[in-house]
Amino acid sequence: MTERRSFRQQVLRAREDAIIASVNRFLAEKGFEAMTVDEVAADVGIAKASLYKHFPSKEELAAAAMVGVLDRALAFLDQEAARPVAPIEHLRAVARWMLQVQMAGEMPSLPSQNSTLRTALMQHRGYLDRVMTVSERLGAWITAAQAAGEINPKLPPEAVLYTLYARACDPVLPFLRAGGALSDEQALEVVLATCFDGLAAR
Amino acid sequence: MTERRSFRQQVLRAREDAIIASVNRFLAEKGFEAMTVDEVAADVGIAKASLYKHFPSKEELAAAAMVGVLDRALAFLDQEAARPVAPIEHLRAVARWMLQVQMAGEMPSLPSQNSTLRTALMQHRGYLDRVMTVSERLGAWITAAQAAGEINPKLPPEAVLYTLYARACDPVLPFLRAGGALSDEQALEVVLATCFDGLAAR
DNA sequence: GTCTATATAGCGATAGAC
DNA sequence: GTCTATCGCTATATAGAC
Repeated sequence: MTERRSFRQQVLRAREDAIIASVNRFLAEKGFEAMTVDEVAADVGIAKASLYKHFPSKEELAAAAMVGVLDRALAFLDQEAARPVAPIEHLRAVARWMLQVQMAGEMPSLPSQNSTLRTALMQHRGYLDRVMTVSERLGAWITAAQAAGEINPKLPPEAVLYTLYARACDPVLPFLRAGGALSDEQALEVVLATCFDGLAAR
Repeated sequence: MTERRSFRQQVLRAREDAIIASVNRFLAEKGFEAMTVDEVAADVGIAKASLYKHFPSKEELAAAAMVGVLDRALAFLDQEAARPVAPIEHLRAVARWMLQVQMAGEMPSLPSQNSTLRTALMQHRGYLDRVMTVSERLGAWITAAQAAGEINPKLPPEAVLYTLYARACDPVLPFLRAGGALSDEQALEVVLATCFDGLAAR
């Protein structure tokens, strides 16, 4: 009996993972407002009503996707923390990872403006906890890098943090790729260079 | 008779300017999808049907607002070109101007992702012409600055151009202002510094 | 839990009187 | 050109059978 229950739960869990993966891609490619619950259901291959049995609202769908990428980010931070390199190299690696996720079409882009989604996320404990954790761990590297003279110490640490977050959804990367003059790796390196070294010559 | 016609046309022109100004603010604060034609009409103080006598669609409303800011940009470029400074200083001034427009709540932010608006704009001659003109004039300063060793010559000029455009709608600025730790001028200077000088120490 | 069918609401756009 | 009133469509969310 317990075996069957466990099996069924695994099936449900797999289904939910498929839903989240689909939501993640739609959020990445068209954003929250343009994404419709109908197309998510169609993409997963289930009825819309079934989808609502798993997640009570469209906002919860998006929140689940955000929690997913934040967990992936936390896993990357763990792995990265084990590398014995300077703090700024950790930050560069994080930025590169975020850009790679974006290029893979798996970086959900939230509306930075006010919307029903933002208010929902601000009351979502699982989301907020993960954002806080990621921010604290990045913040530690930022202040360490500033103390070591690797990051401009005149910049407020939050400014550095916000800038890194913003680059994860930077529209410059897709534009450069659409231009076609640069390979994916070259486009990534260009965005990374402008982020850390700026536009001006050194 | 001609006087009365001229007068009435002036009234209509003023009304359309008021509409565009309202659209501009809504596009800046909530974006195209979240903006509704109803609230624009209510904000201007006319009926929705009247609004549709001036502009045939929601996309045309947004296009008119974009043409408006591009004309303001072109006027600024004219004024800036008269200053006898190095090319990079022109670019810095342009970036500062864009951030000021954004802080004033008058920088409409288009969805960088696919949408009905982007396809409409891509067929809008007045919009395309102005974008091309602005891009060419910025492009001249960019290549000049690279030739003078002021802008990193390794960066593709389009990458510099896209980066400047992207900073006009950078979410980092509103986030820094919302934090409250920095004054508006300080937040602007921080964003400007990260754009041109990067996060890394020099 | 999954489905079909439907309720409900908001929004872009239009009809028609004045 | 301006208004009121309404159409037509789409999208979120739900009811109820199985």
